Parts: sequence; structure tokens; C-alpha cells
Amino acid sequence: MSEKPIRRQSRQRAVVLEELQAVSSHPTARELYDRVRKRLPKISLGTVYRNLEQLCGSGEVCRLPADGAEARFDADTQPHDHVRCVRCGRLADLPGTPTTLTLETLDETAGFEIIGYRLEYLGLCAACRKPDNPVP
Amino acid sequence: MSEKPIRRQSRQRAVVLEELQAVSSHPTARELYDRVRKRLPKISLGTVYRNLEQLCGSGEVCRLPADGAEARFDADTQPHDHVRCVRCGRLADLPGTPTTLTLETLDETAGFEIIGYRLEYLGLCAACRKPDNPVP
DNA sequence: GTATGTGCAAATGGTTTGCAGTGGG
DNA sequence: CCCACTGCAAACCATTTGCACATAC
Repeated sequence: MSEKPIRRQSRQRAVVLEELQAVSSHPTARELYDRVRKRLPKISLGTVYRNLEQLCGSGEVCRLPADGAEARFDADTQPHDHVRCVRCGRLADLPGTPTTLTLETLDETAGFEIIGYRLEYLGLCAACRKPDNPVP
Repeated sequence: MSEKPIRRQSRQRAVVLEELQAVSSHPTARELYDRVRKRLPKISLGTVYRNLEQLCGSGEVCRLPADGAEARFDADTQPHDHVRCVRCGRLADLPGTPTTLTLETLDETAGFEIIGYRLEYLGLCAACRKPDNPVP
């Protein structure tokens, strides 16, 4: 029935991936779109979304959990944790190995088969910690 | 400048909180709205959202990270972890103490002042594990 | 009385989709 | 050729907001 369609090459998808790999800022789709548009001025936002979704599906890109806000994307598919600023939403990588969790004890839990985990630290970034910094 | 307004009582807010506390299913705003409407047929979805946001602010309720999808809410404000089914999005509580993380080593990391963390295990729920279960 | 809360409906904003045309294999 | 991919714009859908009225205190 549902055969997965063969993926073709496209300049748009290549550039979307390249530009995402070129930054470490975990951009939103729109931010990435703005970057990509400098190289492909006619690309549409819809195409950026479509390609991001495809790249997610093929594991070349990760969609980071969007806390009610816009989704952010990460070209670093190695497992690593993030810190999110609770005030401005900025997302940063955490260097080093991801936190070790006792996954094995969880396999039976709640009837779920555990595949992995997603860990996000919450905090205040340097900019937002300044006392005179206005709430966005 | 920005004085926090005094909170008054309202039947709507009370019922929203009660109904959220009455379930363990981490409902979306709309699901909660459907429950609440059985008791307050004239309540509007906007009011549910407004009250949920207020209850979040006062810590009586938690908004769970919405993975690109609808936000889910939890009246259990004790720190505890969750499992999310990657297939159907169902969210379940994890019993027992939350995973111990080495927060102290992170305080300096990436210039963030760490406040807490959010941990979500990913997996497949019992229903979605059945091989003949169609993809939603 | 006055400011907060509500219902309603319209606006918003991120994301998805339908369609006709383009282009990779 | 064929079917995946694109640009465009409209559609979608969760959430927010403006407004006039209701109501807690």
C-alpha cells in the first residue's frame, strides 16, 4: 500500500540542510528560511517546512521540542542535551556526553517500550539574568 | 509599573482546576474544555485557556512540553517524569522518584543559570506496539 | 464602584496543503 | 516520460485577544 516514495535530489533541500548545519543556534523554520533565502531568493517557506520534515524523517536533522512556541531544528543528530532559557526561549547545546539515565529499569514502565529520552535543562541565559533586562 | 492584579475567585477557574485534577490523562486544552463544559455548558474555550495560563503562573498546574502538537496540562505539580508515545502522542506519568541528575555540575554551563530540567522518555505505548496497529 | 473575569467572535501565527508548473532520474 | 519537488496562496488549527457585559470583593 503505502510505499515510501523515492527521494530525489533537490537544490532546495541541499541548501536547507547546509544552512542548518552551518549554524549552532537551533533556528526556527522561519529563521532558517531567512538564511536560505540569501542563497535561493525564490524558495518558499512551505518548501523549507517540507524539507525539514523530510530531513527529520531521514534522521539528518532533529526537531527539538517546541514548548508551545515555534519548533527549532538541529542538524547535530548525535544525542546531546540542551538548555532552554525560560525567559527568551533561546536554546543552547550542552557540551559533553549526555546525562546517563537508567533506561534499563524503565522498559516495563507504564506499558511503554522505551526508545530514548529527551532532556532539556531550564534556566536563564546570561542576557536574561541581567536585572535590568526587560521581560520580552 | 507592572503590579500583578489581585486574583478573584471564579467558578470557571475552580471547575477547570477540579476537572484537571480529576483526570490523570494529561488532557489538551480542548479535551479539558469538553469535560468542563459538562458542568458549565456556557464556558468558552478562551476562558479555559486563560485560566490554564493563570493556574500555570501560580504553579497549581503544569504545562507539559508540546512536541509541535497541542499543549497538554498536568495538575500534578510534584516533579515527576513522563513517557510519551512517539506514535500516538499519548503521555503517561512515570511512577517513583524523578531521575537524579547532576544539576550542580551544570550551573556554569553555557552561561545559563540552571533552574531545573524537563525529562521526557520516548517510547511506544502498548496499543501502538501491536504490529497490526495502523499508523494514525 | 471598580477592576477582574467571562463569552463571543475575530485575529494571530506557526504550520500544512492543494494546485499547476518544474525538473530529476 | 513519470512522479517527486517547488512556489504560491489559501487553508488549518491551536492559541490569543478585543470588546461589552457580568460579577467578585
